[in-house]
Amino acid sequence: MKTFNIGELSEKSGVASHAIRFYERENLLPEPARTQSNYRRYPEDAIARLQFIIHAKQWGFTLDEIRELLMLQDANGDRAEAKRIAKKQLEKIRHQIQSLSRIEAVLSESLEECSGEGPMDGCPIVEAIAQKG
Amino acid sequence: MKTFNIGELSEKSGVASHAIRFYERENLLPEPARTQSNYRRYPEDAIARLQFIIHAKQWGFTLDEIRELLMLQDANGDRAEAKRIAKKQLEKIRHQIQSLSRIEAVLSESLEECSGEGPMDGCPIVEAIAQKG
DNA sequence: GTTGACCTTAAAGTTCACTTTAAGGTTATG
DNA sequence: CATAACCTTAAAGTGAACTTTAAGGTCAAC
Repeated sequence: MKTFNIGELSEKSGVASHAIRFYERENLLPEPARTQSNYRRYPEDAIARLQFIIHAKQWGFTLDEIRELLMLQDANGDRAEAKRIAKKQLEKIRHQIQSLSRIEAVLSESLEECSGEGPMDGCPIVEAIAQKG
Repeated sequence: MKTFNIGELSEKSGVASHAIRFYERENLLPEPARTQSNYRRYPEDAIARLQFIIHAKQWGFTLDEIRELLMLQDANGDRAEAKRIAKKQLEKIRHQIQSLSRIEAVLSESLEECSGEGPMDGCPIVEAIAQKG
């Protein structure tokens, strides 16, 4: 099967070579095989693993959490554990949506109120920030 | 009028003394008066200024943006500028809400699908992360 | 056979928003 | 008058997630 140098893997996955080495140090990626000249050689499924990391990051998982999920996969561990981690993440996301929505409401209201003209004194935006924490 | 030491201001505002000095260095707070022994003495409205900073932070403004807003206030600057900054922030918040909502939908769906039993192989959560970026 | 694009490591730098540490000087209380 | 609780500064440390730098070794092309 096909194998890649770190540069090729970087290109195919969209993750910088240095970041790939960093993930290896952080135990998100297994140590790959080496050539005689000590170059890293990656199997094809390294791409999928990096893409999993990218997606999980986009979903707001930290590298610690991603490592946990990957370790579960690698150990073919317990789904209950994965579910627990994902549940925690879902709650975090729902909480974030709630606070952002509250802020969105107040901020958009004060933006509508603000004519955008005149001096700062009495500006509804500034007053909204000052008063509504 | 009443004035405070940095410790009293810290207590009244809920901002650590060290953070107050940090904000001063970062030009979010004006240099306060000093006593003979070089202690900082703050006027009462320093509390309101710190609370403005706290709230703006909760709203997702960075310290750079907060400094900009405060400078506008201090200069009694143009509302149009403040509106521009707030508008940018509102867009940022709306964008965040949108991506989080998309994630919330997919994650909660995969959580419902996942029985929470059995090995990781084929777990809907892991598959959702792997596939849906 | 040499240039240039790759690869290696370890260590230091980046950003944000602070916090902690070190090494003192000052003020209030008993 | 000592001791504890304040205050001062400058500088270094924190954590997350990398990026950059330094100082090389290797490989493909011309």
